[in-house]
Amino acid sequence: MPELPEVETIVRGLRQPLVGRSVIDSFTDWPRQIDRPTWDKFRSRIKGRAFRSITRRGKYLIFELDQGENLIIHLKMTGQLSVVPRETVADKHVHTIFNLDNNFDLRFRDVRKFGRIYLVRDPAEVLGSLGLEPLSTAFTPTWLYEETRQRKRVLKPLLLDQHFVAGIGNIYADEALHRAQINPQRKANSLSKKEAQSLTEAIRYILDMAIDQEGSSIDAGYRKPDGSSGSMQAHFSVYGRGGEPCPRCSGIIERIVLGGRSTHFCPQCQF
DNA sequence: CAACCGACCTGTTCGC
DNA sequence: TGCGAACAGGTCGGTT
Repeated sequence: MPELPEVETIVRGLRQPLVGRSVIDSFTDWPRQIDRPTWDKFRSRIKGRAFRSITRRGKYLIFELDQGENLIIHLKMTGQLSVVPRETVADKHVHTIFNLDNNFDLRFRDVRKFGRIYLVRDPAEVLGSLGLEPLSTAFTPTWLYEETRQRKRVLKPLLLDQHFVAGIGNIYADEALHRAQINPQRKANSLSKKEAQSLTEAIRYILDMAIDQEGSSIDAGYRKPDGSSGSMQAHFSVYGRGGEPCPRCSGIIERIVLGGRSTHFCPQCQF
């Protein structure tokens, strides 16, 4: 569920309650949620560590701790993080809890249990193979144009490939392609320079706007750390709108499957 | 190199 | 009302 804008919003929301605090102890009822090291080592290594800074890379949250440790979390489809008073009742989907030194808890709730937690000294061990940050200055029309020359892959699955660009997910890929008026089924190497330009601009625009709106909350999915919803879902042009008229040209939005993911686009104005 | 599919999990919605 | 199928913001690994 959470893509780059959701993760960015969560990072921003966790800084105030976490930075400067330290971990007294931690507990889990689903040790598989901890990818590395093993749960026993994880628990003893994180005990006493203080939060120095919180940042994001792609869809990963990076908690820099003292003494050279880094807590890294990926929320996958249904992961949620919150900081609440220790006495707050936890529902059955809260699987890992960090007790803080101020009688609050950092809690990781995850209905589908796909999310993962890492504790590493070198973040590159987890993040090393991620592609460009789409909001960085390195993500330019020229870069996109050059990088797509030899790639015969279908465009949308390429945008979802985190080793290519890190942070775009299923919603914002569809929204950005619609904004750029590019058909998601196109081959990457068929992009013209002009299209590479409109696509980089559209990706930036959509991600920036989604961050402004504090992410997209659909159903019981993504929530900000304080439990409230984002509002980007009110601005979707195509995602989840199969059968409805396109807001740009009134064509009927189509829903197809690409690379195993549901894909929404307007066949009348995306070429 | 690329496309496809099952795994990993649980909950909700849809169609009959 | 009931019940199975389909579907869900993500990623990895194995197989064609």
